[in-house]
Amino acid sequence: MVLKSQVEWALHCCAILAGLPEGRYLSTKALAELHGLPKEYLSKALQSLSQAGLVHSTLGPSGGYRLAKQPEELTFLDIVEAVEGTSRTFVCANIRANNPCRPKGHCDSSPCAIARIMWEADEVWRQKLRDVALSDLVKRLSRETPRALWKDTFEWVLNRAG
Amino acid sequence: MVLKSQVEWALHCCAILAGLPEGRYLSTKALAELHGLPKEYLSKALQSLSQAGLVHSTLGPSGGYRLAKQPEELTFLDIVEAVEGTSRTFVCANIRANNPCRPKGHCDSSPCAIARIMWEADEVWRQKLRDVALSDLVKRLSRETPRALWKDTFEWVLNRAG
DNA sequence: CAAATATAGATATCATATATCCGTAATTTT
DNA sequence: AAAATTACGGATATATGATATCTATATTTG
Repeated sequence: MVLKSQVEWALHCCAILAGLPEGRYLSTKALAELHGLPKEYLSKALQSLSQAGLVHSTLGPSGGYRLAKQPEELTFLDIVEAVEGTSRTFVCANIRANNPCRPKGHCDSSPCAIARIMWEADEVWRQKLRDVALSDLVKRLSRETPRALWKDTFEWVLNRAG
Repeated sequence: MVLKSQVEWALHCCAILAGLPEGRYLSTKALAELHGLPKEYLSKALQSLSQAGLVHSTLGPSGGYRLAKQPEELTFLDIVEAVEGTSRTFVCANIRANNPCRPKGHCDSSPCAIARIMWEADEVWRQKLRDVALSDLVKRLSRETPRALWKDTFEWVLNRAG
């Protein structure tokens, strides 16, 4: 059970978009070059973010993406779920229903304890991701990235932003 | 990102084995019939449990599996990891290294904030699973299962246990 | 009008999950 | 001693999803 690589891509892209000045857009092409990713496939991840309403897109030359909300309003979970989907990581096939000892026509009123426990673990995972805002990520990244590199990167970005 | 169905199978099987009297064994065949699962494939899950040291197996007619520890000593995480593996659900490809602004030969001293945050979420998920013992599961299952069905099931099991 | 862009759909490739089959060694039952 | 039953490992097959590319279309900029 491994998360799609698109999750990592989307998080990095959002961190970059968070540093983009109001009203400017960054293209898929620029984001792909910056992270060394396949442009066409990265595009799918960005479309997921767009459909989830996390980013706003615009067409034409000088088009691309910008955040649709403030970095404080965007959580890790928003981004992860936009790409990975919102369904739970544990799927209950309700195999207890196959028990040959069961009376015919017996119907379960609620999911069994196994599913509930697995879903609770799923929920703490989501809650942990919900507790981190994109703005928190940007702070941490700016702190751990060498000053010069951080500055050069956003210069590079600004040169390509429409 | 979905957990293998084997995870659910392994949890149900362990719950059954927890109700088995000291020194008795239950075969793959019986466990497969009880849960309506493909015998050969379920066997792979049970082998994973065996290799992880969670269950003990014995050969020959009247052979099969029993728990290798007390239900209080076995956690959800033990069982999940035996089947699903212990590696993290987020794999960091370190795409920041592809940044064209990077000075040549630059080497990262530690994983970036994105990986650390994702791994923290992974850890709370694991911790939640670690907090539930197999004995807790059995208690909850016995409480939510109709008395008669519970009784019939273990009668059925005892009839097939070696 | 020409170039650049996001978007959607179709397709191809690869890895993994799911599933089955077989042979072997060990053990119990007959 | 023979036969039946079992766990186990390896090989193989199939289905599903992740990864990746390509094309066509509509939109916007210059």
